[in-house]
Amino acid sequence: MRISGAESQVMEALWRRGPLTPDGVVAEVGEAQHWAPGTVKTLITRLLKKGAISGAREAGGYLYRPLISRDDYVQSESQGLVDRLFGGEVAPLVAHFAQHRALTAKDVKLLKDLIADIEDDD
Amino acid sequence: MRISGAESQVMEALWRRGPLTPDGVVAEVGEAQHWAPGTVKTLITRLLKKGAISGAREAGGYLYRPLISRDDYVQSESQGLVDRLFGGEVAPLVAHFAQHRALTAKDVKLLKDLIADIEDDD
DNA sequence: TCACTCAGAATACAAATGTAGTTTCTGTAA
DNA sequence: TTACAGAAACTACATTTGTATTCTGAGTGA
Repeated sequence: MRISGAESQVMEALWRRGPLTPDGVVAEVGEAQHWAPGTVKTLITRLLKKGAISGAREAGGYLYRPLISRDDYVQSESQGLVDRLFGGEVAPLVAHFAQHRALTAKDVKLLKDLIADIEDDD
Repeated sequence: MRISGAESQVMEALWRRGPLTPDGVVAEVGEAQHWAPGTVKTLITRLLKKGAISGAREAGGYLYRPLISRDDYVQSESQGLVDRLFGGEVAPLVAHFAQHRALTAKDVKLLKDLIADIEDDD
């Protein structure tokens, strides 16, 4: 189930602040992207049809909720990139960022901690 | 300048084996993707129009060459993903893979070496 | 100079996507 | 029971993408 770029903006809003009412989604996404309400409505309808979100009358009004987790979405997007561009390996991706000096000091520290954690698990 | 998924297959062929003759591209890409020669021709034309490749009669026949580097392409795709999904930071991306046990032992070793290299530069 | 080859341009067409308005249907309040 | 609000569905339309064929124009060999 493919989520398009525009649709993902709605998903992000629901992951960030969900559940949201229709107006809540329009406010959250419409303003940030400068999209007309009709546009946001269409994206909601497409996501409903795809089964990526649910909509239901609940205490608190009509609410939309994500039906897929951000983690799953992030996983498939990230794995896809690594597979397409780096032969399925993560390290070359990081090496690439390193070569482009796109690693912040913060990144390096976090990576170091991460590696240490992984090695502790052995 | 946006390179689509199908177009990127042609770019990959040229990065891997380029320069290539028209027949060379058709052979390289057409067979791997099961695309008709006409399809590959269209992709070449679109890439020519976008200025992503060049075509010229040379010693050795008519040859296509990439005009953008794979490194630049990989950089923009990777940076785009990190920006969209990880707040522009690389470490959370790696942490994500770690959580999904998607890091191989090889990855971990390479990452460790990489961090060591970076710290040596200080 | 004439025909031929072949690269590039033009054309084709369906599906997906971005962007948006209009219609319908259902539940609820009056 | 009737009107109204609002959510979902339908319609709209241009652009991009995937997939492919046909036409055209320029260079080359005869």
